[in-house]
Amino acid sequence: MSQNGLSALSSSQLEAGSRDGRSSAGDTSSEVSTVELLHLQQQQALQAARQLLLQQPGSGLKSPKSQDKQRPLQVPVSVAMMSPQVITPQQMQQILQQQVLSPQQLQALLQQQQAVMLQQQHLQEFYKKQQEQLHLQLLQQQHPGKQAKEQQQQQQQLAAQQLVFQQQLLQMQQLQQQQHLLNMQRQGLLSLPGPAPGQAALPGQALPPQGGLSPAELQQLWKDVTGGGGHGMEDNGIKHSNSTGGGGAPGGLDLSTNNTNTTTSSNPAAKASPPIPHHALANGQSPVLNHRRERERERERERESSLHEENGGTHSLYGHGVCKWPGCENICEDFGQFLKHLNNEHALDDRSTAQCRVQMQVVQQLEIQLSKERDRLQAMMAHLHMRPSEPKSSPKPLNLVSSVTMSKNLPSASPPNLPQTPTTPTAPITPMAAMPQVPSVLGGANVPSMGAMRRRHADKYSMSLSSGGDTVFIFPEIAPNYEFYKNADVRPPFTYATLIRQAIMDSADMQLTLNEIYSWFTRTFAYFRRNAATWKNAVRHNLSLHKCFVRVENVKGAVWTVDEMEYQKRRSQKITGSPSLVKNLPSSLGYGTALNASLQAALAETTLPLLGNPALMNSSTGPMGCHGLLGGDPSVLAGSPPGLLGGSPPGMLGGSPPGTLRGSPPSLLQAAHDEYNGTLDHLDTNGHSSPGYSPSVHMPPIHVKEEPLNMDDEDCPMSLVTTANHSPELDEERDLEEGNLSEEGRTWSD
DNA sequence: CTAGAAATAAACACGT
DNA sequence: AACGTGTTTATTTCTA
Repeated sequence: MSQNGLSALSSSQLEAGSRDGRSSAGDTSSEVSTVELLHLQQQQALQAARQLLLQQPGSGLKSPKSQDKQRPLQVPVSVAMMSPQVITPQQMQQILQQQVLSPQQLQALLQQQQAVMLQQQHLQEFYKKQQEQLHLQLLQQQHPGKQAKEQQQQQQQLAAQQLVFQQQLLQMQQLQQQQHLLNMQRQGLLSLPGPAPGQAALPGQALPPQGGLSPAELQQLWKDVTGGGGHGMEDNGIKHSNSTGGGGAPGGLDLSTNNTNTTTSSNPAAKASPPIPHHALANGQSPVLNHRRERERERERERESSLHEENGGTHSLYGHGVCKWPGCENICEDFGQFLKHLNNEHALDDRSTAQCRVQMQVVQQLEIQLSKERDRLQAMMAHLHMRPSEPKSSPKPLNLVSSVTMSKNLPSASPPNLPQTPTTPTAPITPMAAMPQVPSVLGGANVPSMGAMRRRHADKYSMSLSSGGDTVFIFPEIAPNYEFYKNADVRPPFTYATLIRQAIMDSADMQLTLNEIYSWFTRTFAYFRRNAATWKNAVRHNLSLHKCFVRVENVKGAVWTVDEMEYQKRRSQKITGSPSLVKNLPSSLGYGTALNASLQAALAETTLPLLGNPALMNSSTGPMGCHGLLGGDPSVLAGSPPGLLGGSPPGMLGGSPPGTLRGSPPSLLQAAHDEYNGTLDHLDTNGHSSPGYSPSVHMPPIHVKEEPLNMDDEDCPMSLVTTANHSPELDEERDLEEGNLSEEGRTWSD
């Protein structure tokens, strides 16, 4: 955009005078250098990656014979899969080109990864013990009634710490699960036992997402690969990624791929196997739950190990009678059939190779994320004086005992070490780290850079924001998504109008000043912590433009309110306007509340491990069967290439019409909900809102939460980068400040 | 191909 | 003069 902006500026400003231009122009110019640099970097990375792909067999079209020559028979696939996290595309390319990876190297990598896993397990155990200890202590203290309040306080603090830690662990668990999945995938592809090379990136190393392909890129890749040939899309992909700037990557990994696994594993057929406990755990959970989860995890682990062992009859690419090859899902009666299928359909050809490559990217991204989370955990533990961290050595050592005692003595004081909490240098990785992949569905949409348009499409998919800390949307249970947007630098898939309305509705008195609206945006979405000039202008623009926003003069100035009537009117227009949508409505409506309820439930359950990744949910996960209902549009949910980033192609970039429900994935949160809700209101959920069946309900959805805690900022160490750089926001709220770190300050607006 | 929606930019006007 | 608010207009991008 900056480009556009520049041009525009030059032309218009020349005559119009620069009076106004100052403010905006100033902002831009100040960041240009940095931004440009970043941009360049990103572009380079992306290009390299792209080249890589193009050069490879995958895109045989473009790569003539020379390529074929180079391509040794079996090598490509294996190499591609094994190549470690070589983070830089260049490196990757090297590897790919050389196609060399000595067995020793592989071995080393594998071992490394295993070590990591082990460590994680230890951590788990460690945590368990810690919990037990805590419990014990509590009991002890309870008996001697004389325990002073002081102790209680300490206990509380301790508990609080534990909670945090617990959450972190949960995250780790999730990551582990992801890793397991990845490993399985890798194994399948590699047909090699043992975990793959997970080079746990070191904290510092955490190459910004740039290293890997951006989600958009990945999606594109899948599209190209699965689709048989890249079409025009490629342009889009490129463009987007460029504009997005690798930074976009932060947004995330697109785990859509995992869907494949997850999906399959959680298939109905898979009942037998303990479904991975995906649930959003974002919130603190009871120890009980944790234990349960632990157990499940263990079982999962066992299952996996057994898989390894029996390698004979099993195949990582085969499960529950279905081929797990990304995007496949072909049903195979038996193993033999599967093998046949595998050999026929997924033989070593351009396509398969390309798919492998893509998978590799996905894995890479996940690993990066994992390492980030791990680092964060370590930092946290270090802070809490449970040193297991740094040295990956044995976790159990320091038990809580030490930690507990410590805390007892020094309640909140964290003396020696880092007084810094999570938000420390090391720890605070990217926001994405916290919960990346989410939006695969949104996919393209998320990537910051995606141009303006995308979000609106995403809108249709209606993501759920749900509530979290301050704002409580209609579906509190979907919190994960909310959390996601709050921490991840991902563009929310809602239109400005929707968001503004949500902001206002969220307020106690249904009215907000412009500044408060701004605050809500920054507080609620990491994405809006940067480029303030841009989105704030958009907000103002929307406020003025839409009749549904009414300005009310106030003593202290003016506040904005929502004319629900207008809002609904607009919505319904949109909806009615789109035949396709109307078509779909019936089905969804048919389910009425029930549907919503189930949706919610499904959502809650489906919220994947990945931190409630809507995308995942969307994909296949059973529960979401609803998708079908909602999205009548095949292109979106579509059966999309099963599980892959699946359906991504259409879903992500392709869009859907503005008011349509389309692929609306399961998630819905009020905003989303409203998005297409104009007419669906009655559908509404919680019973709260939607009073009656009249679409034009003036009543705003009910908020479950009455008071916003601003605190939440604390719990989310995100990175929001830019904030720091771009001054404007600083004053907004300290919220913003936390960010920094991570990503570069690039602006998506360029 | 067109219309409409949404996002962006930017020019202006006003008030503090 | 510098900002923050509000309004408008123009462009661009996309989809039905």
